[in-house]
Amino acid sequence: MTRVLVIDDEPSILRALRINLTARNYEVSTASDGTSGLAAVSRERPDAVILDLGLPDMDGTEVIHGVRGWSTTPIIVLSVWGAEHQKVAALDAGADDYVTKPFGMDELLARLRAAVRRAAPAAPDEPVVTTPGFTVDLAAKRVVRDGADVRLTPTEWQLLEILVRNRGRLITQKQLLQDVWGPAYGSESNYLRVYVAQLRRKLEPEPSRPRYLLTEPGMGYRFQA
Amino acid sequence: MTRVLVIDDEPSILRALRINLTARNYEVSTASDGTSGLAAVSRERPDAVILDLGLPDMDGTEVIHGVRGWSTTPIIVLSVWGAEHQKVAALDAGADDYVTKPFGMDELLARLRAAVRRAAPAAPDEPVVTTPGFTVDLAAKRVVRDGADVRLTPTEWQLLEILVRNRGRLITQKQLLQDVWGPAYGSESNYLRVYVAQLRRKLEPEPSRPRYLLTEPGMGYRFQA
DNA sequence: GCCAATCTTGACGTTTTCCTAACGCCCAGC
DNA sequence: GCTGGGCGTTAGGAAAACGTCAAGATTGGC
Repeated sequence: MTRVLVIDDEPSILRALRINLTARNYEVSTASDGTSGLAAVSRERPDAVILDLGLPDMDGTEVIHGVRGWSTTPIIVLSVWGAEHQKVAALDAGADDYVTKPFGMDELLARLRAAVRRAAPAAPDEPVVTTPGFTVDLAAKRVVRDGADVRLTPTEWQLLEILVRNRGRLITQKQLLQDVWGPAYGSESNYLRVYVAQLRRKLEPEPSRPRYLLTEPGMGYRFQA
Repeated sequence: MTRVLVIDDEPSILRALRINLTARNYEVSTASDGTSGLAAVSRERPDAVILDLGLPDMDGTEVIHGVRGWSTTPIIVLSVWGAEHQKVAALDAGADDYVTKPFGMDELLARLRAAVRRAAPAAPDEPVVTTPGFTVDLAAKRVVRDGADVRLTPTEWQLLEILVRNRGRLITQKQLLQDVWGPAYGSESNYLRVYVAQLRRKLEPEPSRPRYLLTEPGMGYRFQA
């Protein structure tokens, strides 16, 4: 299910969006100011963000920048009619699209679908990666080894997913930490050591001599297919 | 965040641009002459360059040529009013746009945004360099030789990356030392001898008679493709 | 409110990398 | 033929990074 975060300070809009989006089978969460909005993006990793530019605590473009610093989640901006400079600033900051208030729900939904669709092609190719030792199904979020499912915790899965999606490529420690734990992390490489070790224990034929989850000392990790 | 390098010898302009760009959430770095400007482009790989044509140490078009030899980063040129021939020469040399001093900050920002946007989709900067002996994949941070991965330490990789990104060009010892070890270094050429030797041992067919990692006695090193 | 699963955190032994010094070679200049 | 500077090569101890384990702290479901 597609998860959408709505950041808006007007309860009526929040309510209308929640009802309409839920009815169309989106999973909706909300925030009513920029600070909690940024926290929510970091915490929930929504598939899309709907952001009202007129927030009480900070400028909308600041929120966009805060998100764009580490994530490419599509952002659709709501702005009042006539605030052209604001719209331009928001798009420059990295927003994907905008809708002028008052807006038709159909238009918003269309733009939301488009934005999510545009962001999707991250997974067009090979949603299943196979090695001699195990198989990773990215779409189904499943790992099979010796015919049996391997049970992974959420954090283990996120880590594995990033490495597998970038198979062959070296991913730096900082990037892994930010993608899995959020933008506030970047130097806690001990987390990585613990979770990589757990993945190796569950996936590698010889966990102490890894064949697929390789360490590049001082730089990061690499998934070798 | 978009990273912009400003090359200008007038402190007041440098200051004004830094303030305005930083406020718009660009990441700004500066250089005050052509030599250090070229070094900074190589080192920082900015997303755009703002270049004043009137530099103390070299002609602006030389700087453009120096950059265009290996990079397609957008370059916006600042020139005084009336210097038409200079502007033409700069555009011929590969500049993307120009702004005449004195300039309005809004205009410069607009042109900067346009240049960055234009560059964005069409800049898959050949991340893989091949020689008869081995292959360097800059994006994946990977070196393959005879079908097998070559293992490089972080320092070895940094050194190789700089030389490969500037392939064909002579890089001075001082620049290599500063780029890899930091600005406090510049005369420790023995470091370079040790690490270049290690790279040659891992990459060259005949390490004692290098074909790709060439020494320029008294000057520096060069990667020959 | 309790329990199980998961996530953090710290400690310790091992591996890898980095820095540094020493030595030999080559070549130019005297 | 001696001398000195720049370069290549090697090796070993110091420092940093890594793997591993296990004990708290948190979280979420019942």
